[in-house]
Amino acid sequence: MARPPKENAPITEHLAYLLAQANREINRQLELRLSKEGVPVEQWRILKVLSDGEGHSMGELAEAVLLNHPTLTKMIDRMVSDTLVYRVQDPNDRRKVLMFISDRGKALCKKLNSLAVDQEEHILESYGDKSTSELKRLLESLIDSSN
Amino acid sequence: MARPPKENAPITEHLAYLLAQANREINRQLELRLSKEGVPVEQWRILKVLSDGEGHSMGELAEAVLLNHPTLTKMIDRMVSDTLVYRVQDPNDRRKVLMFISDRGKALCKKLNSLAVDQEEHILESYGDKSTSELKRLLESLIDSSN
DNA sequence: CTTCAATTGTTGAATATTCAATATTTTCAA
DNA sequence: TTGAAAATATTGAATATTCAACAATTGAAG
Repeated sequence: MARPPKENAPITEHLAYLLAQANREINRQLELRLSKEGVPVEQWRILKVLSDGEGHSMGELAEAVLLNHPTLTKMIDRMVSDTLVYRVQDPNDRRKVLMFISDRGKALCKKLNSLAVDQEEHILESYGDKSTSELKRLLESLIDSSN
Repeated sequence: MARPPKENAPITEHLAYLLAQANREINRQLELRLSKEGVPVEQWRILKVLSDGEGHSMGELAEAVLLNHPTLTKMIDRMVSDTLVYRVQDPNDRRKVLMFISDRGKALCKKLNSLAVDQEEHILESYGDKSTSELKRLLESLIDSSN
């Protein structure tokens, strides 16, 4: 029967710490690959979400790409300058802004996807198929149970 | 046999994204608890690492608490002002600074530990003993395989 | 209808983080 | 022993993030 860590347990026994550590490491590797195109991880996420071709509101996007609103606004400003995405006011609710991906954005996203898949292949090799899919399953379930 | 996500797979199938999402969620919960004492998660980590009573160099600490050097230096500055920790020059290598936890820091750390254990108990309840320990095992192993 | 609260997104100031440069000390090869 | 390279920590400027306040629009109760 599992117990929570004792009060004086080392920090490495805490789930919060293990998640932070793993996230940092994997993120660093991904960052390294994406830097080949000079794009931060968050922008790849944005492009990926928008690449369904649908319009997504800022709130929806912020949730999906794990950024809070003001940070997203400013990152989108940059991406608009780079003509990777564009804004359209939602005709059904004029408080909202719908974000779309441009052709240039789609082209870039394609390259980034390939770099990201490279990384996952690398993880599969060193970490193993079984562990990877089991870890993904457990993470999904943890996220579910936290809502 | 597991495959990496396809190029056009949704972002939610990427390990990097699932880790980021889980980390964000768990971290947010922990943050919420620790905010009762007005302490950011990183400071709890620092106090916890130092609470072995040994002196730890800045580089060692930075590695352990997942912060890069300049960020750590500035956070330590604040904690020194709050008299939670103090600096001592390493007599064996005068390039190094050894960090120690103060009595006040120990007292605070104790309260924080209890809040953190509360959280893990809460996770155990909603997520399950089995899943939690299996997830920890897989995360440790992922971290290992990334070095 | 009208008004007031809630929702959505942006802005500006305050804060925090990062990058590059620096200072100090140690290591080590010549 | 000396001088150059490496290791360690800090600093300051540039950048990014966050918080609180704001503006615009919608929803909904009276």
